[in-house]
Amino acid sequence: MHQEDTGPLIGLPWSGEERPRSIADRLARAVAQRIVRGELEAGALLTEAEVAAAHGVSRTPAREAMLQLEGWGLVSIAPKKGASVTVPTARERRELLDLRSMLETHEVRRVADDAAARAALACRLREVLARQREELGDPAAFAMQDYAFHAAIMHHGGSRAVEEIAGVFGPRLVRLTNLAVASSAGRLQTFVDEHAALAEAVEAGDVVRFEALIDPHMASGHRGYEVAQ
Amino acid sequence: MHQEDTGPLIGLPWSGEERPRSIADRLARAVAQRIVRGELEAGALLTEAEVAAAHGVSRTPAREAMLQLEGWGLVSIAPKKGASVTVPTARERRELLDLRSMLETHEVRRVADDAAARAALACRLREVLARQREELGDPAAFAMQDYAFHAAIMHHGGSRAVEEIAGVFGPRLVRLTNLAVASSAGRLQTFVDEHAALAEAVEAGDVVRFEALIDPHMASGHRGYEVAQ
DNA sequence: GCATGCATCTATGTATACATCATGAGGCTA
DNA sequence: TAGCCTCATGATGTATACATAGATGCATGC
Repeated sequence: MHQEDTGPLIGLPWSGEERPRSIADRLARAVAQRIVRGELEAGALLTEAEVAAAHGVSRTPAREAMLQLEGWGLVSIAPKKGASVTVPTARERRELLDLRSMLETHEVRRVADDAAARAALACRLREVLARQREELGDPAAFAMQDYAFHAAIMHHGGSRAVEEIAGVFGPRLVRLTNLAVASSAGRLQTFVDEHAALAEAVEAGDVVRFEALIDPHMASGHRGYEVAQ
Repeated sequence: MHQEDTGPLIGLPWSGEERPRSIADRLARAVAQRIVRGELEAGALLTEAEVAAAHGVSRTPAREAMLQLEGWGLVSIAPKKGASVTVPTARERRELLDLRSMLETHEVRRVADDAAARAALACRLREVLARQREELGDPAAFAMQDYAFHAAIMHHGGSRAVEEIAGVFGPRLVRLTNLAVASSAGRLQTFVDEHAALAEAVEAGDVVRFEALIDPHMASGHRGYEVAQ
């Protein structure tokens, strides 16, 4: 009926109502989650045989899963050598957050002249915000709602192209968000407050204020953890 | 030494110096080119066995190639049913062109305050423009240089995230550009003129003018051919 | 002691065989 | 004749076997 739970999570291959369509799909989602949660550390080597054996299947779907993971930027495949979990770099963090900010600002600008659309988006953001407040005690769940907040803005226009972008960059953004949340245990309330301010700017249709808020929000949230150069 | 020919074509899997790393890669590029050039018409059914047989290889790399083609949005795979060449829709056209305009505008805004960067970008654009003028008689080559012009703007910042986006959307953008050029045989000089105007706006660092020029450029160029709803 | 070349090993890349599911033709029944 | 059931067919999804290229370690020669 109402798909309020799948909506905000646009871009994430897992945690969707639709069940995996194949073993390869299931493997890719499972490994992606482990990488994003940090259970598989950056730089770790993955072999098709290991992944296959760990799930009791053959190498064929495992190989497909590796290709999918490469598409999500979570592993790097060196031909004839092997695959390794990618290491988040300062550059990747900057570029991905910039890109997301650009997409969000673009959407806010698009709805700025339409009071009804602004209200609809703001309403949706407050829903996500409420869920985020409930998860202050669960870092992983909190990070998920944090991602959902930004995804809700990006995806509000319903563009399938944006949805595709989220499908490509979503997993890496969640990984970064998990890192940010894990290193800011005591400042999660700040994240919520900043989100609330962003929602207000959206509701007011104040693009300039939104732009002024979004960059510091990214900068402050993603400053407390170390990544490779 | 100077990679002036690979640079502007960022985002396209084929026509790169780097040769294919596997049979699967070679198949994906070959089929992608046939789709983009219109040799494989929209809606056509593709089977792994056909693709494999056409190139004298087994189904395994053919299957990988199909997955890659799906990632590029050139084919749509229905589980257990088959794959078909995607049909360009008015919505896809609008969304892809909007996205590219956004990325270009973002880059122009980024270099607006840096005279040296503006000059460098403008210089590069004029290089591509010169090549485009030489190809007025060859629609396919002209379309390639048209894409290269926009790619040069998008990618000027050197963002790998943008590069990834181009890698995903590039093939579909080239397909649209081919359609636009094919249906505007007598108006190609107009395209060149509009590109020249865009290059001037870039050199002047005039973001407002660039924004005012880019949307009509997209609209006029991509009006003359029909796509599905 | 150190560099070089070879053997071996591991993991990927590809080929082939089998399993599963969607589709459609054909016949049966009411 | 309309509707449904069955089965043949063809395609994908998966498993397994073989081919090939990097990597590692050791022996050999200097």
